[in-house]
Amino acid sequence: MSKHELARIFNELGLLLEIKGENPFKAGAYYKAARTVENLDEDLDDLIQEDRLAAIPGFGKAIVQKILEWKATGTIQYYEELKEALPSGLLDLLRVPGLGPRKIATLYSALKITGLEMLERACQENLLLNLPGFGAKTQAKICAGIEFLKEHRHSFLWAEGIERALRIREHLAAHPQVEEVGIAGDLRRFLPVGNRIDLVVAAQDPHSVRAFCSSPAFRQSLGLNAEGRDPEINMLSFELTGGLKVGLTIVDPDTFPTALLFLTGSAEHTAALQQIAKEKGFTLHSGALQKGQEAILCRDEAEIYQKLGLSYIPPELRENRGEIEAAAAGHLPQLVTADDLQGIFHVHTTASDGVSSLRELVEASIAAGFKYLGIADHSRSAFYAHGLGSEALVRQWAEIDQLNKEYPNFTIFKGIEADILPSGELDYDPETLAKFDFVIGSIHSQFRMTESEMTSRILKAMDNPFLTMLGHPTGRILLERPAYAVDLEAVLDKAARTGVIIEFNANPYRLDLDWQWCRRAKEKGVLIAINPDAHSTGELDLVRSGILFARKGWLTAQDVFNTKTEKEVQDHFRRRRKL
DNA sequence: GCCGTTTTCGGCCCGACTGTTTTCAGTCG
Repeated sequence: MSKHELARIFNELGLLLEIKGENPFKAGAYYKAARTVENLDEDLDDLIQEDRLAAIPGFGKAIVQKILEWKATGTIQYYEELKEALPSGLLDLLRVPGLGPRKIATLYSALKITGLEMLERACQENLLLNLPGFGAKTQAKICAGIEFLKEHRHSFLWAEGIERALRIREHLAAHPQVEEVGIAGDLRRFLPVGNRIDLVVAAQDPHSVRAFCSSPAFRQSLGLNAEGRDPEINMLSFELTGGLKVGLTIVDPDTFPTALLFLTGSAEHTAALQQIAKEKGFTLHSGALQKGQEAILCRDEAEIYQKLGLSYIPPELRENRGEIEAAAAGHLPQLVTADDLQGIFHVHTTASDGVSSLRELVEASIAAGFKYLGIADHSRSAFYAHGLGSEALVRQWAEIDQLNKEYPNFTIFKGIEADILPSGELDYDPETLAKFDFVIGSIHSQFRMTESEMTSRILKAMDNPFLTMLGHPTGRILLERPAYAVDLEAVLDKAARTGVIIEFNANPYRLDLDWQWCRRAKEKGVLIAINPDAHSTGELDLVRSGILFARKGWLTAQDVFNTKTEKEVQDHFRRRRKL
């Protein structure tokens, strides 16, 4: 019964209403309610208790009533009825790029298409060509979109996967025989997009735990189906509704460390470990580390590494990209931690499209122990996000000055997320840009330039002395939109030369710059800022989860801009402008 | 469905882009 669940329902309600052809603004009211619920700073229960729901902007009579109904019954009748009236597959169609509610309504009414498979067949038979509003290009785009979706059918974002995995772990841990449950695989290695949820369960009596996991009650409570099993390795395989694959491996507590190591992977990493084991006269497999016939019991993974002559390698580095050699030489990087962070950049307020006020964000940052906060609302070209015009800027700067006085031990930097226009210009004139402490430049339009055009556009922006940081450098939206074409080598080289900081955008849908490029940036001596791109106080915390993915890119505190002190940050801003 | 008023209806962030049209609908950010 989390607020995320309620937000999901409201969002789906909006979509269903649009597909049904209802007033789009009515749908919009539900989208807004979904966003509001998701970003609530206060506890929903408190708001209900104190009868304050109706005071929240966007919550009218109908929405309040539905929230109360959901709290009381776990569902919303209106939502259930709508779902009943429309085939569930229609919502899947929304994932196809270029398909929105109206086109889906046409596909449903004209061709009775209710799901991806039917849509694919209709495309193959050229049935879309003659529908109103459709044509050859639309059909081709839909085909390509379906292909992309099929390819990523079992893929999931880390944030989604970990939520599911934690729920399964909680269920397993409640079993009396279970001693330990480890989340392994792609999730433990912090891959931004995973393909399977792996859990390792240590139990004194694996047989009884396996029976428990096979029971309909266990599966139903977690939405698991399509069970398979491999008795050799005690592995059960499931598929979650929506296509996510889950593997549960149930082992004796003695073999838990080796099983966890192997199921964490990567396959390349464990294969390399096996090779080292062999060279040292051991054999290593998921059941044990052995010397001849004798099993060598290890308390934990660290002891396995130690027996192999290696320092402990954190899971996020286990990709066989040099980490084993580094561990053998004792040169593993001292990875950045959440404790190293001093402050946060790239935060939106209610002045543009955020939902928390400047004051709320400042107070939340102070409460979280940060020393500074870099505000960066959208620039004037971003109409859809209420980009700030000159008057709004003056107002915000005055408010920042006031808050800086009020909180003398905390610094609020005046910043902006300025659109990098197609020409490579930033979205304000130099006089305005000069008044900011820092400027993040981001691409929000014209994604489809050629690589050379896009690269020139970005390099030109980086030549602007007022540009401090490059925001979400590839524009990718994971599992939705690929990165735009850009020569990142050239961008990173330029960053190294000019001192432009490259953003690591910690939004779970972006995680952009990708970890592999983070490492490249580090090698070139480029500074990375781990930014939450927060639109609410709740999202400030994304900076901490972002750390986990930045670590995968081998980043240390020295590589991360927002581990610097307020004074060092000030100095960097000034130096950059004098270039 | 929400909201605010010169309150109980009429507007709701809005422009770019695409592909379909031949003046615009739908999607996207």
